[in-house]
Amino acid sequence: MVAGPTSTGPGKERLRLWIRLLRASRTIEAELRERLKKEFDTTLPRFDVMAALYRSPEGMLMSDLSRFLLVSNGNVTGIVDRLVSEGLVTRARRNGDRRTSMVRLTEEGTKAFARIAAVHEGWVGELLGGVSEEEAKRLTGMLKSFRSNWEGRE
Amino acid sequence: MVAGPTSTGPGKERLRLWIRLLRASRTIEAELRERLKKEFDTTLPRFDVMAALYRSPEGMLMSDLSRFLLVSNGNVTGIVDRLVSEGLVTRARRNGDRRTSMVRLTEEGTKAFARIAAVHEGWVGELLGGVSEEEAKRLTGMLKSFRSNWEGRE
DNA sequence: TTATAAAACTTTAAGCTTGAAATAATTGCA
DNA sequence: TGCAATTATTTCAAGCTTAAAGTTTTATAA
Repeated sequence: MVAGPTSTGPGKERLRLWIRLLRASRTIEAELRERLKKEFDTTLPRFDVMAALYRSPEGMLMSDLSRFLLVSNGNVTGIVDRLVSEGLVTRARRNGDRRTSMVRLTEEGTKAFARIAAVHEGWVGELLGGVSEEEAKRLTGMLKSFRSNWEGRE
Repeated sequence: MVAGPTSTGPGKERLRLWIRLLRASRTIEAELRERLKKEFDTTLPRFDVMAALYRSPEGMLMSDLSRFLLVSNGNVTGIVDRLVSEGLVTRARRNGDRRTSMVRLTEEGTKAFARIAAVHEGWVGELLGGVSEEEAKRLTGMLKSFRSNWEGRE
């Protein structure tokens, strides 16, 4: 997936774009993962879950997290398990629907996330430093709509 | 990593861009992974390795693959192991330097990859259909240089 | 009411991924 | 030469990831 196009033709430019996109996100992701590990002894998936919860103080269902983070249900189960065992989030059974549980950041989790997020934002600014603020806006706009063509077709 | 910015300020636009970038690549990657599995009973990592080897008929060292694909050495070992057991690649010990081995696609592997790559290119064209050829060129250009700021600094 | 289906979640097996430690071969240099 | 450092690769433990199967609870509807 990170290799170059194997042919020429109409789809070539989009294939090139996809390869660039993937290399860029893998490179940045690898750097962020390494720094999160070294500086805060945590992982990207844990950070992702905490970031989602930070935006929802009222809590999120497991299925909300799964949908929002674009990962499978079983995946979320494992990550939340570990966050619970670290005292950073809680899983509270609900009275209304006993199949579901509400996941929330603990006070400790909230503090920990806020501390990490501030540094994290600085890292992203650094790693994307080659892109001007203006370009960043344009790129963001282009990426916003790319899915419309195919998602939800089935 | 796929959640929104938690603050406002100078780095905000780049953080937004990073989140879009990541969501875009994760969405496309998930779709491609699913199709590769369903249509060809293979995986994205196997496809990546085969794509790299397809471009190098003379073969690649394990460390070449690792560097090129942006993944760890140990990772490549496992993927190549599986490809070898499926008869799609070979690992040949070298006379010159007996620490290394040259990895090559077998004839079967070459045929299999060519078949998959053609369909894959069509998928990417479809999934990125919302981006015009012109935009694709511009985006590719912007992504090409983003690393220059920080890589190789240590 | 009571089967049946649907929904929310967990478990499982297989594979991917990393960083660190272990192995083996080569290189450099005293 | 001989031995320390380097290089290429594999092994390992832990965690991430998915798809599929399983469990429990809720909703539907005959």
